[in-house]
Amino acid sequence: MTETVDTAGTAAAASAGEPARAPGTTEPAGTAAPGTAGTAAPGEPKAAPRPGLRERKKQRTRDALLRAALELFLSQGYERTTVDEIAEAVDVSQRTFFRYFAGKEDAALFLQRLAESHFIAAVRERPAHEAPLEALRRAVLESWDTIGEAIEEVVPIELHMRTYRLIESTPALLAAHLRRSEEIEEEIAHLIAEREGLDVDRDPRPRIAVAVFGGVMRVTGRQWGAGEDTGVEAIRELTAAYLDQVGPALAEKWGPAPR
Amino acid sequence: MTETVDTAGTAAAASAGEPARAPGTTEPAGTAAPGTAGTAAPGEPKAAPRPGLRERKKQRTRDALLRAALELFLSQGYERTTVDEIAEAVDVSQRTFFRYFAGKEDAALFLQRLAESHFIAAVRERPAHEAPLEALRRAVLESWDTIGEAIEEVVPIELHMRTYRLIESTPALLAAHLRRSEEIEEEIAHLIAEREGLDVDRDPRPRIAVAVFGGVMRVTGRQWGAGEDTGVEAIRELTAAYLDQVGPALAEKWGPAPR
DNA sequence: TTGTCATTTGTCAGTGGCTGTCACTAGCCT
DNA sequence: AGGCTAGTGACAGCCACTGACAAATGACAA
Repeated sequence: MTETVDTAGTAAAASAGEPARAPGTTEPAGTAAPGTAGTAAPGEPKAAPRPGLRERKKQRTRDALLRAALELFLSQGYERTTVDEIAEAVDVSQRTFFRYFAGKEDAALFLQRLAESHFIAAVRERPAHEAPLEALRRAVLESWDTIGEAIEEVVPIELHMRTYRLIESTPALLAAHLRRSEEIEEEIAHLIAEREGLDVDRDPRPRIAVAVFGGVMRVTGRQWGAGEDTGVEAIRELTAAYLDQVGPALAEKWGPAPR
Repeated sequence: MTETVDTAGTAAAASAGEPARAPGTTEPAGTAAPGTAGTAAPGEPKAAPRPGLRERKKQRTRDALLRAALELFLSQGYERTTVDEIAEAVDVSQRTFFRYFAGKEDAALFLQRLAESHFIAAVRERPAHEAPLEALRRAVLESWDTIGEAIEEVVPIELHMRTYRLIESTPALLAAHLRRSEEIEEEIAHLIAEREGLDVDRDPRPRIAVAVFGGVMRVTGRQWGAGEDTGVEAIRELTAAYLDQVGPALAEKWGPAPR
């Protein structure tokens, strides 16, 4: 009902993608769209000269759509929210919504994808001498901060955390989220294999290591969402604690409860 | 086009569920529907006196729908197959299809669920003295056989294997399958916690152990689907080999490739 | 300023998954 | 036989999503 397109401020960090895409799709993220040469001269290493009116307007629309969608999802539930409602809240046509997002799902998972891209970037920056799991561990722990900041630039953090819980509790969203997780695991597995100089299709260890890590991260996330403390500090501690439990969980004999 | 309801023979092992359900849903599988007391006298421990004409007819319809659905999915792809086509192939109304399956997805994942229920049963039967991961390991390896047999009773095994590949390569199905996997992991985690006399919400080890296991199983399954040899023997070997790689994958220093 | 061009948007029409309703038929029970 | 109930078909309708085309609008040059 409220919030028309005029919801200025807070420039989303999203890339200027085609209908479907959002923050960092499967693509390496370093690939700037080569076709849409706005004001920027090609080949120039400069960052962002200035978006131009058209671009800014698009950004605002996308931003408004995202925010309206999330707020509606959170207030009345994902399934009970229709695309028409979202479009109407921003005062654009339903068709326009689909030009910015591949579907309802895509909008709901937007922030997740933002977070994921940060994690992947963090993994990329880990020094090669670290053991695989060590690198992954440090990458998550470290990225919790940057993720928080990046999200703040688009929507209030609190909105994101509530969205996370919504995803976990909405079957359709959870399914989509898990599929996405698998895609990321595949990507990370390739990164690890590369670090170690291995062929990912010949040596199962990269995929297995990543699968183990991913599994633990999912358990961690769920536990975090279920708990009270939704702060960045809490998730970091949980992450570390759970990763430390992998060894014990694989042990022959389980001792008494950890704490 | 072919195959009307008269596709007799091969009685499916499915339970007589409501619109949505299929083989073994979340329920413990030992719970026989208490409401639908057909010919069987209540309280009698006997297995199946005999279905009755009505029941048999239903079974045949469900079976025919399942088979038609899978065959259409495999021949023209999941997305390109409409529910109307499936219904028409069996010569029932579209509405009837939805009375047997919660949706297209449900039909496509039917066999998976059959397999899952066998695995869960196998875990339940593991002696309590085995270490958690040991029990899980033995449960899968052992259940590969019973799963194969159970599926043969409904459709030719080969159909199932092709369906598995289809699931892996169809985004919508993969997503649903992964979500289902998570549900199962939760269930297994509870079983493990029970075996060890632990509170699943107080001690993270059960969930972590199961998540690790599940992750490896998923990688295994994917590898199996990608390969040539789709026999039961192949999957068993792969499973064992991959589970053996968990230790090495978690090690500080990765040695040279395993083989 | 004005004309041209490319992009963005709205409108319309249509497909397909899925659900509620209701009357009808066919097994089942006494 | 006759009543009861479960299974089915025929509609009608909601909603996510897509293709096509025309109108609106920013970008840019004359």
